Amino acid sequence: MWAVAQEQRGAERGLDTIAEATRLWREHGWSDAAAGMAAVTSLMRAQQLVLARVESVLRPLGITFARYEVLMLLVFSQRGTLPMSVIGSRLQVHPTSVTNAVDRLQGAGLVERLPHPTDRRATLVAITDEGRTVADKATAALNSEVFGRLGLAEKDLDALVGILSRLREDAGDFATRKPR
Amino acid sequence: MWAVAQEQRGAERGLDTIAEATRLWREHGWSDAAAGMAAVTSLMRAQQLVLARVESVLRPLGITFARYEVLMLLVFSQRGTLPMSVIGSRLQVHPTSVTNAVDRLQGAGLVERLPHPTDRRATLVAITDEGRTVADKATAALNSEVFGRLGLAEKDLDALVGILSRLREDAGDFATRKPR
DNA sequence: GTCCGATAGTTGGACGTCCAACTAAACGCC
DNA sequence: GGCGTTTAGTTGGACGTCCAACTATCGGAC
Repeated sequence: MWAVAQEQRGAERGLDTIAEATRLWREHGWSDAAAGMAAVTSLMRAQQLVLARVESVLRPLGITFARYEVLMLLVFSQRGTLPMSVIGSRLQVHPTSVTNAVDRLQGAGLVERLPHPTDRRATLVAITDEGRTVADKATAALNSEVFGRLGLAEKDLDALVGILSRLREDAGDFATRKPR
Repeated sequence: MWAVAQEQRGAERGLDTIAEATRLWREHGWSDAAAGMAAVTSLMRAQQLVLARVESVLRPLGITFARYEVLMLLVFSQRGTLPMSVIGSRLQVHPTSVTNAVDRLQGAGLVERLPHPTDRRATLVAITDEGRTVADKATAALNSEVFGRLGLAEKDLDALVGILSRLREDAGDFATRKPR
């Protein structure tokens, strides 16, 4: 990760650029929006840092976080099989992102594409034995090297999840199902 | 944004897929990592949602959030001028990302590239009058349409910034300066 | 039964991010 | 002074994301 490389080549603890930006926001009379600006900017930066850590753990396994999410969705499904569209709506990503991820997973032999038995428009994605193996290894690595070592107290983790849950709900996340 | 389009085409309030994943994590005996997994996943999803909102507000102005951040860094600098390397370290992004953003900003006439007066390796990025105008409009739009309307209480915003600050610090964020 | 709108997936293109590799210039050490 | 190391910035490629546009199929309304 880029920040780490900079950090490692010897640096003193620097300023928090987000705290600095917040101060400037208030100085310019945008106090009403300062907290929101700080929250959005923090979110962007934190996501970038965490994603980089996750990707570095997954890289040796030949997958990315996006593909890992697809694999876990399949692992947790009853038959190890899901339509592309369901994957997209669970992960809240564009259909093209699903196509992309499945293409690469299929190329690596971790999933297969099967025709949907009743809907000829749809495509079923099925996880392979090798896919399950990789998913297991990835989960073990992520649990021990990232999820279990975020540097936050359990209380902070829970608070973070709760706050982000409210934010996601307001922004229109939360799986949607077709009416009826 | 994709999720919004889905939401709007009529759906009932669905399940929180992250809460569901947390339950599965615990069932599989990974309770130690469950909270971290939930935090990381929430962070990814929330960032995606918020970024999409930000981008949709900035799109009419012809810039992206990455380019907006560069512009604001220049606006807040004394001379409206910064070396590429400083931009990269403030934003904690790879040098190629700075090159990319500056290329596009320059193409739009919002910044200029100037030779550094004393270091012939370096390049100064200077904001133009048009760049300042766009930055002002973008800030007004973001403040009123995103930062001021995140759907979170002030208390939650502050807590979020604090928690993410600790997370960033642990992950190696916070601007680094060369020793001495 | 037919037809038109909705849905499932794909392709091609834009964008931001990273990495690897490269050139040019500055720095430092002897 | 000279040479090796570090730093600044660029190019080319990989990846994930989105949008626009397209094909194929399903399904409901008439």
